[in-house]
Amino acid sequence: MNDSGGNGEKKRSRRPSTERTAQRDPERTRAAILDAATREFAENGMGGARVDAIAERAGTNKRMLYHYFGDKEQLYLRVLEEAYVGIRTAERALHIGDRSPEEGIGELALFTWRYFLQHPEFLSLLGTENLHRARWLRQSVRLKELHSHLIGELSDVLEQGKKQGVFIETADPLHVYLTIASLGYFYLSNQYTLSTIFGRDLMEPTHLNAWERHIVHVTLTSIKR
Amino acid sequence: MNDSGGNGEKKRSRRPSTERTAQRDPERTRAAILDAATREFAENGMGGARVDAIAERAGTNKRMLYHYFGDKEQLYLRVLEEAYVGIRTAERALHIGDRSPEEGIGELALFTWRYFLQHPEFLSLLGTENLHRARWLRQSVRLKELHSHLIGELSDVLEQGKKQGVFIETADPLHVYLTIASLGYFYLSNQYTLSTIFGRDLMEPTHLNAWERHIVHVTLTSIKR
DNA sequence: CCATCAAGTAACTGTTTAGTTACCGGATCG
DNA sequence: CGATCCGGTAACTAAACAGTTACTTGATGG
Repeated sequence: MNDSGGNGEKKRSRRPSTERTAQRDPERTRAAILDAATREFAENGMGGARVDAIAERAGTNKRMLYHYFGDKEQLYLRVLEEAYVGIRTAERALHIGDRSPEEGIGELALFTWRYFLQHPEFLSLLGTENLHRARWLRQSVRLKELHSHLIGELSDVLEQGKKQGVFIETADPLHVYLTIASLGYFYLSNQYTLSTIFGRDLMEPTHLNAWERHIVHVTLTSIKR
Repeated sequence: MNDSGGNGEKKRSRRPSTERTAQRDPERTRAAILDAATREFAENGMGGARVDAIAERAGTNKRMLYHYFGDKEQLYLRVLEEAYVGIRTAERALHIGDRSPEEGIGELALFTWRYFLQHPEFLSLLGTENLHRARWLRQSVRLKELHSHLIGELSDVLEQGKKQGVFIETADPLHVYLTIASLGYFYLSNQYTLSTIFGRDLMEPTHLNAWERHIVHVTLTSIKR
């Protein structure tokens, strides 16, 4: 393409000419690092994650990682923030207030379970962050307002249900959300020890479907009048 | 397994006074290492735990740690096994079949919640082990039979409740246990991120008591006819 | 009273790790 | 055309790490 004069191939590369990217794509490199870091941190935790491994998974090297993200801790925080933004964004798109209160809560329970199921790396990151007592999350300014919306919307749905007489008066929005999240989180994040000690594979489709129905059932019976 | 003086033992007070010699105490050193390791692994995970730190916390050094436990991984497995033995042993002492089915289940829920509350290191260890997909737990032979008893006893109580017409026919022992464990585990193990994003301290006594009542309420309403 | 054995100490070793530095090469603009 | 950014590479460094070895200390038994 751009031979700039056309005088032969100087192209004296020190490396054996592997099929190199040839094109510079800062955005893609950055995204690749973030994606690789998400997987590495999810699989190995903060202590176990290796910066070299992240660079290799991203198809780049450490220099770029430090260039874009500063250091290991800042990269980790970015990964965590992106993970939270991901679930809360998808959650908002549900608009649980558009249906009947009962359907709305059931919908939120289903969504949460399925999101957890499809994003095991999110659960892992939460586990890691809690092991460290939210050391990095606490430093994040971006995330506070992200969650007030959830509780607000949930609170509206519950109020409506109480007015209609289908929900008990003591139903609390935070408790409802924690119930839904608990049932999904524990089953999936602890699947390995549970499957081992109880001697059955919790990830078989039959069991997954049964647990999905169970979550909706438990959530609704706990607040229905 | 230190069977000092197996055959032909004189047994004539080989050690004059066992209590006096505080300098050397293999049993205590061993126990101190196990205790220190439990805390270190719970606080930092498998990847983040430092062998030097364990030795220092135990008031001894690495040489003794390797002498008694082989290596870091074997020590970790011992810690994990002891943690499981701890909760299952306490659980058995409950005898949930002695009360009415409803009281029995409520009792199990209360016990589990309070045990989790008093043993945060157990929750941490579970989290770490699951991060590694039960890599070490799978190798343990000791633990399989420890859990069949739990499900068996729970199954009996549920059957009795069904016969008496107080529980629904679809109530499943594993599901009931997972429900109880989920609600306790998630609240406590994720307390740091949850407290941060929702802006209230979940460990305040008021909130703890409310969640305790919530667990019992959810568990029982989900299986009551 | 010396040989032996076990509990315990501390310094050492080879490897791994986060983070840095020196350098390369192409695109862009004066 | 050539200076100069900027995306990118590879080799390096200082520290930290798991695991080992050489040694000390003290009790016991022949």
